[in-house]
Amino acid sequence: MAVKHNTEYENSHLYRVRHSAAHVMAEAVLELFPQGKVAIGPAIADGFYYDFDLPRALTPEDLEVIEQNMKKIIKAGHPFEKKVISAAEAKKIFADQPFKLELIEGLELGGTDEDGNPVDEKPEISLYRQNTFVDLCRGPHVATTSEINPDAVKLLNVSGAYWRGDEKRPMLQRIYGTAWEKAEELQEYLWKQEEARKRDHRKLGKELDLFSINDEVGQGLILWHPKGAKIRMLIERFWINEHEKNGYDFVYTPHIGKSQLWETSGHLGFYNENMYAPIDIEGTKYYIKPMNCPFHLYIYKSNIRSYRDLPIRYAENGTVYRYERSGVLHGLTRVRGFTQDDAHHFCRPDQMPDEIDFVVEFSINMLKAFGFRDFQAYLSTKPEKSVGDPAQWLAAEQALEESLKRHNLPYEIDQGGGAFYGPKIDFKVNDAIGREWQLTTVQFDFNEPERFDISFIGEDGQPQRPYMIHRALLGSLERFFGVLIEHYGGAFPAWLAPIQAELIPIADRHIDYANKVARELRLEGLRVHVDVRSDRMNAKIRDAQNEKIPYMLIIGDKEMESNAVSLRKRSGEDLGAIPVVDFIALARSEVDSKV
RNA sequence: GCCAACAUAGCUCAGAUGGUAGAGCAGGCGUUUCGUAAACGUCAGGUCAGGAGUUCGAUCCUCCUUGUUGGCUCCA
Repeated sequence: MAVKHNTEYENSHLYRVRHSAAHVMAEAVLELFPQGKVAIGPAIADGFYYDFDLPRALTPEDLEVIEQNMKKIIKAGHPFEKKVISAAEAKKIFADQPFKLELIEGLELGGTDEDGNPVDEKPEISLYRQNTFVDLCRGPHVATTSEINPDAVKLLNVSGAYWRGDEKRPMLQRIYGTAWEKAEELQEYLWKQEEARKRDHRKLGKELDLFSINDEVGQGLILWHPKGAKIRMLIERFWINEHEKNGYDFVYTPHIGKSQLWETSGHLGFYNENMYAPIDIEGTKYYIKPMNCPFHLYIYKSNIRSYRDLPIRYAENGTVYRYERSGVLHGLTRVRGFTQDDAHHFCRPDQMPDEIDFVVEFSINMLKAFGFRDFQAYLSTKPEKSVGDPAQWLAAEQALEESLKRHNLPYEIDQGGGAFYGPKIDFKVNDAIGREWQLTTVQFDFNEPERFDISFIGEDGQPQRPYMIHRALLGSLERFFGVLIEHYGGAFPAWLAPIQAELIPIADRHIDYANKVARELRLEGLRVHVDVRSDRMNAKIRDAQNEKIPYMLIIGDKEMESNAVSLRKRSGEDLGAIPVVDFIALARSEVDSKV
């Protein structure tokens, strides 16, 4: 698996610090386990890791000891010394380190580096030594361990990792750590982790009563509670409106299809390991759908299409089921049953560039509506093994790339990273605390039009093959919901909040008036709830605040007299008493502007 | 699926070298009717994830199963 490289980061001092910290950690681990075998230990996005084969499982207490050892080594200021040697020498030095021997052999052959990326020229073999630890390593490192700030290094956790990421190879223990230039940066990183924990959609999902996953129902299957379902409905409603405005036709398709369908589509061949076992119906096998496209293709095929009909855009929030290994399931973001906001475009080759532009723009507008401002695009091109005419591939790749350029989107190219059936663009969004999430995907398909033999009648009266594009903008409603929860930290903007206003009568004598106001607000299309409990106002405010309800309307004697409500926003802002009509105007404008 | 850790009331968590468990919040019932982040009292809630073993006795020890968490791998 090819790993993308970020050269700017790799040339930074921080990268060297982290890589060096990994070596120091390895030394500290070997101090504890002299017989331990070391694998690889690179710098990664926020820190570093090192993989070990050790006689026993590490405990959190071990991590503390290792961390203390590291600090001792760091403070001693050992220099990192590089030495270039021959493969034979290297093999002698690492005679009792089987993983290193394997790496050396790889280097000898000029095959792959430690990430598994192919290496063109035969690289030189170098060692780096600090104090007692010698590692086979390309470098670079800092000059001495004292360049690592002992107050800005922290070991985070231990986990299992396969040697070279291959599940058929031994399982090693991986220790993750983080390292920064300054202690404050470490604190900030840890704060951000803490913030991420607070925003965790699984935690908020429970606290805000949005969704649950039940053992008896099944892993990776989502139960949408009323409030979560309300938000989903609002998302879908908006989505449908936008699609309607943009020339999509809506379709609905079944959840299962005969095995023949999946033979034709090719899924039984190339997607089999993600599909569930078939159901036998009167001797015929049916499969639960892992994708919606074959059904959409048959809708296309149900009639003769003229070049004048194109482009055709079929949209469906289609629920699919895919087998995922139990260990990878995660809240809403990795599940076994999910609803894709799917669509398939069929267009003439000459329409293709415009169609791409259209999808790119539409995607961005959709994501922006949900408060995402920063995007990263990834363009994946033709892999070695692929179907379809290379000229078509090239045209599609160029159209994709040109569209990204036209829209001023920062993008990276993943050479050869496309599916075998076509190139694609993925969009990742950055959420409120800067994390990346993959949502949108736009994929060309040169495979299925062929397999289903779809066509349109051209100007010349001859059948031609249309281009087909799969796209999901939000990705799946489940994942998107999870990302949204984390993006907003559960404080949904008014247009998405399941309850927009909590009415808080101060005493029981205010309940009738509160109900009257509530009816008025509901007639205006606002989602409101009256807190009729006998708690004190303060308690009601606190609860509404914890529920992250955008508006709290306090109702007491003063408000009753003047047909008003006292508005408190969840930000804590107290706007005092305002006429009910003023609140309606304010709420509506905030809902409409989606803030 | 694999490695590791974890699983106690609706939620968040305590607990004992093995003698069948508690708190806060939530919930029920009373009392209170209050002006911008928690009124007071009272009651009810648990086969300590499920199963097997060791033991006079298991929620605690051992094994298995299921699930969760962090990773590996994969991806909407």
